[in-house]
Amino acid sequence: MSRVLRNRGDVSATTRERVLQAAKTLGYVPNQIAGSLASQRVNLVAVIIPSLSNMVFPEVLTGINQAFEDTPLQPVVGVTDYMPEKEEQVLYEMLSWRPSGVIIAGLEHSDATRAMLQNAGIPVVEIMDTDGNPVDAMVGISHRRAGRMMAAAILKEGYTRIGFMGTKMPLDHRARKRFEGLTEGLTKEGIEIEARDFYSGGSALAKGREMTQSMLERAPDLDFLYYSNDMIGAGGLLYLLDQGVDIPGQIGLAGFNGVELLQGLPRKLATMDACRSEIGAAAAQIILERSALPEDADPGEPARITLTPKISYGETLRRNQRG
Amino acid sequence: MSRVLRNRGDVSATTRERVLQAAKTLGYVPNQIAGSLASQRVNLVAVIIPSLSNMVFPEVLTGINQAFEDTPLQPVVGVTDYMPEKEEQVLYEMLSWRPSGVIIAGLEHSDATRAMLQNAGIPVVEIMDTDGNPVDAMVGISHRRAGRMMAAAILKEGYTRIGFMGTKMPLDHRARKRFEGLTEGLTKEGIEIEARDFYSGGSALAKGREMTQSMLERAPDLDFLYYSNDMIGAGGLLYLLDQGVDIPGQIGLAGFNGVELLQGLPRKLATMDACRSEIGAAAAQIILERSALPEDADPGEPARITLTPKISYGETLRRNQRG
DNA sequence: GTGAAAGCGCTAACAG
DNA sequence: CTGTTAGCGCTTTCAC
Repeated sequence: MSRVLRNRGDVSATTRERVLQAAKTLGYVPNQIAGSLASQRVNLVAVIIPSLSNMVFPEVLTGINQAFEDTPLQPVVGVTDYMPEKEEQVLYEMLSWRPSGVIIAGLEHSDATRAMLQNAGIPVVEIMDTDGNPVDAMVGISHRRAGRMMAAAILKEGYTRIGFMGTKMPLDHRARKRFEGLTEGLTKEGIEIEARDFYSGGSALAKGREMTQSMLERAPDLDFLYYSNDMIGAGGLLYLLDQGVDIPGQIGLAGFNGVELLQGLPRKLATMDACRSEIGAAAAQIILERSALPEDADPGEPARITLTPKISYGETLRRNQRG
Repeated sequence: MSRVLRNRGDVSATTRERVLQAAKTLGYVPNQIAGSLASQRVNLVAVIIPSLSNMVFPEVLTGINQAFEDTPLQPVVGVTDYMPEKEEQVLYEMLSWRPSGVIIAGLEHSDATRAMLQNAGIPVVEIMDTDGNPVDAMVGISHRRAGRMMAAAILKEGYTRIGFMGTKMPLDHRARKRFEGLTEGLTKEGIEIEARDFYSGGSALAKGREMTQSMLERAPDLDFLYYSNDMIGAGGLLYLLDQGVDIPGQIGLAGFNGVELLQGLPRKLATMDACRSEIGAAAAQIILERSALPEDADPGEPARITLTPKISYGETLRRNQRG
């Protein structure tokens, strides 16, 4: 009897014991499919991210996992490879399981995707980015602002001839926004980026080396290099140290993400923390709260959480004073 | 009419058109829960791994994802944090969705877990490791053999005073087996490991630095350091280069995994490829083939695939001849 | 407190 | 080719 297994409703101790015993000896595992169909409730949460090969997303997943620990909810992950059509398809498939909520990376989606999110009738949290209009709830950082903050810090330290390196990914909107923010912040002070370079594929660390070398050959006067992620930044750092360049005196460096890796580099790379696991945890929390609400309750204003990334100066961005 | 949407059975073009039109205008998304309950078939594959914060597992997932691309099957990931009880619980929850198959890391499971796997009546592939008895199919490498191979290579290059560093994780059976294999391979030639050290938590790169330093303070005569993963190996390498140590002349180094990162280090660390995405792809393939079989067909002998990791000598293991 | 019965939204099998 | 119908294994509700 199902009342026992879900220990719900009025059941006498004797009956419970008897049923539990039978269940164990039979090796009974309840069928959630039938259960969910009958109860019109599914304890699954769709999580849609662009990639797994960038440590950023696994870290977000870890935050989500932790928040769902000891709750009935369970994340189900879909990967889009930064492709809008794939995002659409993955979302469609996930929605056909009628999940309790959706956590999806980014604010840029195809019309069809937005329509599905809007009509699904379940809580939707768009994560990582807050520069744009969410369908429902939102948790992230402003990448544009992150770029501007970095621009300000760079200028404040007295660097003026700035180069940028990043991934060649028109669909990585967050990287694009950071670049735009940087440009904006520099332009405001009358400074233009002097060189830029984009890569695709390969080992990020190795690419960082190569790109740094070729950029400095083209533009030897640069005094600051901003990398769109810490991995290529680390590559650049290792290359420059090999070359005996004075860092941060002659050239300053900064990356983005605050990956744990940086702690072990010969010199600590300046970076900004993207608040990855916090974002995951907060998004999960929103779904949790929303799905605890009674079916017909007014969910109120959807949550819009903007976290503020902090600059970590490390040892590659302080030209003026050390420390 | 469901025949149209699954484009199955005999339907005239006119009817199909009519139904498709209606579906689109209504924004209809089929309910897989009802569908799966009725058809007794679920296109989900449970994938159970210990962790997401070690790039190894996301890479296996990528292999699985790719193999399932353009098939009806979809992986659902569960994370155990290397805890047997959690593995048991995650598996139980996944089985209650009646997946088409299970891909699970490792061969060591609690009795309850093994029982569930055995009784589930679906294909089970145990991955990553082949030193042990699988419940059903198996794809991986022999970590014990990997350890022995590394021992042989180290001795062949003339190193004799060997130190080992790894994670303090009694439940990481694969790391343990590599260590055992190494010890075994050395002992056979009358060599004992002279120092060993285990860490837990923190940035692997930084830990590699610290452990290397403290080990060499304790045992300055060591001429080879074997690291249980590439990340701490990279940390050790960076530390030793800082110290001006002659590598691989004075001290040789090797890690394990073949992570892409290594390409960008100042000197290429010797390592062994754990065949991560191949393992994922092969495991997915096995599930795919098995679930294409008719319900009552004899599946035959379960697949047992042992991949052979290759040593990559890099630039830190050739004492005798370079290249 | 307990048993019985009516669906949940599909699929599969069958009758037209 | 097309319409109809009986379940799939649960949850929920309603009698007892």
